[in-house]
Amino acid sequence: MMIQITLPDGSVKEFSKGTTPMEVAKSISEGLARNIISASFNGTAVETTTALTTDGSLILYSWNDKEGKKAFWHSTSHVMAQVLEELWPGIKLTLGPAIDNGFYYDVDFGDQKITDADFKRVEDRVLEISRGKYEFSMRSVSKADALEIYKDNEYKTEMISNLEDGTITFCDHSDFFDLCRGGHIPNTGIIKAFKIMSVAGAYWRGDEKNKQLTRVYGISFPKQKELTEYLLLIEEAKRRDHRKLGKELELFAFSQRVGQGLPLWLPKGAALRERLEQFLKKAQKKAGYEQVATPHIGQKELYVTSGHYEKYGADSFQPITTPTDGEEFLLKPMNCPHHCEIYNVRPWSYKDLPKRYAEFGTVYRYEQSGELHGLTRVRGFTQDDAHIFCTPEQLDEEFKKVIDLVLYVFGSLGFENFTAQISLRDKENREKYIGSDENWEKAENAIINAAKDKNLSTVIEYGEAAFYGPKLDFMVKDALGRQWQLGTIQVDYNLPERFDLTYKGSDNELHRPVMIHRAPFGSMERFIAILIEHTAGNFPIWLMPEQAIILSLSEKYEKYAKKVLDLLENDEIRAVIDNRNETIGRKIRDAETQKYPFMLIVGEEEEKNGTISVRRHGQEGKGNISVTIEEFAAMVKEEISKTLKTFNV
RNA sequence: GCCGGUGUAGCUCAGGGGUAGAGUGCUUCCUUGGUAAGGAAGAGGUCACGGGUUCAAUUCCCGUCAUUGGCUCCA
Repeated sequence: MMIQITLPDGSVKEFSKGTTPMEVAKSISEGLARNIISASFNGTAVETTTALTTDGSLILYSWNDKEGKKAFWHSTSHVMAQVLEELWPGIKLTLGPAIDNGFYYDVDFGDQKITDADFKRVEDRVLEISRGKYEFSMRSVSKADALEIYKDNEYKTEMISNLEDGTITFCDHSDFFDLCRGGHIPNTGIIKAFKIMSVAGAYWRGDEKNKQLTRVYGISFPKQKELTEYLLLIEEAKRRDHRKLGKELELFAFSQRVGQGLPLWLPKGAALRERLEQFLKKAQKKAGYEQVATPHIGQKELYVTSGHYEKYGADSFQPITTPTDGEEFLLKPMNCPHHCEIYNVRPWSYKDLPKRYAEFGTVYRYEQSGELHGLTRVRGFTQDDAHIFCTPEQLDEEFKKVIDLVLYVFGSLGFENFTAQISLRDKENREKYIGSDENWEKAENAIINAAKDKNLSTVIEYGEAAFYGPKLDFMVKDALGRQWQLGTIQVDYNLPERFDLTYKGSDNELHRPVMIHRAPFGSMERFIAILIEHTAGNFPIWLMPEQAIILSLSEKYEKYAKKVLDLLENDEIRAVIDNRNETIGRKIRDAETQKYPFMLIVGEEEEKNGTISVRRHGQEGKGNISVTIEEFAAMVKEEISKTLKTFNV
């Protein structure tokens, strides 16, 4: 079977079936590839060919290309918009872009409403229209005409007003048209599967002060099977959800009586946390940090001095009422002011710097209820915080050292797919920030240079900086692809100013130190949440709350099991015994679901030989080994040394 | 905080205007086992909470709380 493509000069080229559209495009000269005006296809190739640009020329993309999917999904959003207008007359359409997984359309439903119960008929109607194989075609419209056409739609009017006359295009299909920049599939016929995923509120232009629109999320595919697979993939990802695994593995819990967003750490979760803390403390000690400890509350005055009180307002703080007069305390939402006061306890010489104060500090922030999310967004959490006070000359080097530490932490825990995000000021909106332009620029340059020096692949986000300084954030995705900030490093010239921090320089004058805020985990809660989702609960052995479970074959071997446990404890292997009156099959099954890395089976034979039968998690019954406890301990130690490297400064 | 969804046994969930079910877990008894579920009996629920409609509400309506998918926010 051949694919025929008509080129702009009228000539027709043929390609054999199986040639991907990208290969076709590349085999034609580079210039021509972007200017193909029409194409006819045979067989399945049609289903994988996409994308119509604004000028009406066809660019060939396969379904597997990001751009191809975008065109496909964006086109589906047009059909969905058509159906929404049909079923809810009088609604106002705004924007309907493709996103990473599917697309959405923001709609002003006015007094009308769409709920889950409506999804089915929207889906059916979209597919019905799709089967009509309506072509998508672009046309130019003058600004005046466009404004007239959309005179009742203030959103489209606003968009059109921001466009230059002559650049305004509409896209037609069937009897529907929409203001559109382009990027479509040839016709609706290749949309074979479509589903509305959810509806949500979304503010016009992303601004809370604007009207809230209804955002309808959808996804579509060229084959029904792909939709089914996609939905399965989501189900699969949900199995790794830290909230689900946290409950199943008994790591943490929430209690309505304690309060929302206030996690309770169960014994196993607390053990995991403790391992992580010890791991970081060890590395930090090597890197010259000193542990400090500060109270959970501070006087309001402290946060007025730091500037946080003014910036975030009284509502973001959780107050403590005291019976005494004149004293107003707040639960601390960050540790920096306390650490500044530690620095301020005595005068310092440049020879003493840098000072690096570390603390696993628990902080409380009154997050809005709708923002709370499992362990990733809570109201009380523990930061692996530290503040480095150094001379301006030391800043670059100190910053790089912190990057090394973060990379060590991420590397040890298998986080490879992170994004290093440099968060800078929004230069249009300077009143959001405190501090002089000069200091901001110094700080921003220090971060950019350090990231470059360490060869981090970075993205720069303007307007994402903290109000007192720019940041380098390490972003990692959860099981469902939502991005979270874990590690963070921030440069701050402002708090040293506000707290009047000084050191004596070699010139015998007082100077202002620079401050680095940093937290490699970010917060214990969020880090563990993401770790759970990445490992599906199968943590590295060194981190496992319980590394092995001893399964006695029957009650007769209880004594031997206890002896094995004692020996393992001597070797610092964390183990528990399952002595329940259950069959060995049942015990293995339960141990597998609880994700114990090692199952140690003891029965008559083992007791006689002084051995254990070792079964690994996720491994079939075959291939188990019978070893002595010393051999097992050596095996575990070797495996730990492979995954847990020491931090070298 | 805002827009949707959800809330039934410890857990996972079914049901439905006439005060409740399954599987699993739990307790007890039997069974004493060889690499992913041995058998039996029993206990467990103000159907999130507060109003309203109704002869009657766990079921329908409204509100609150919690939770969930988004938006906004994130020191």
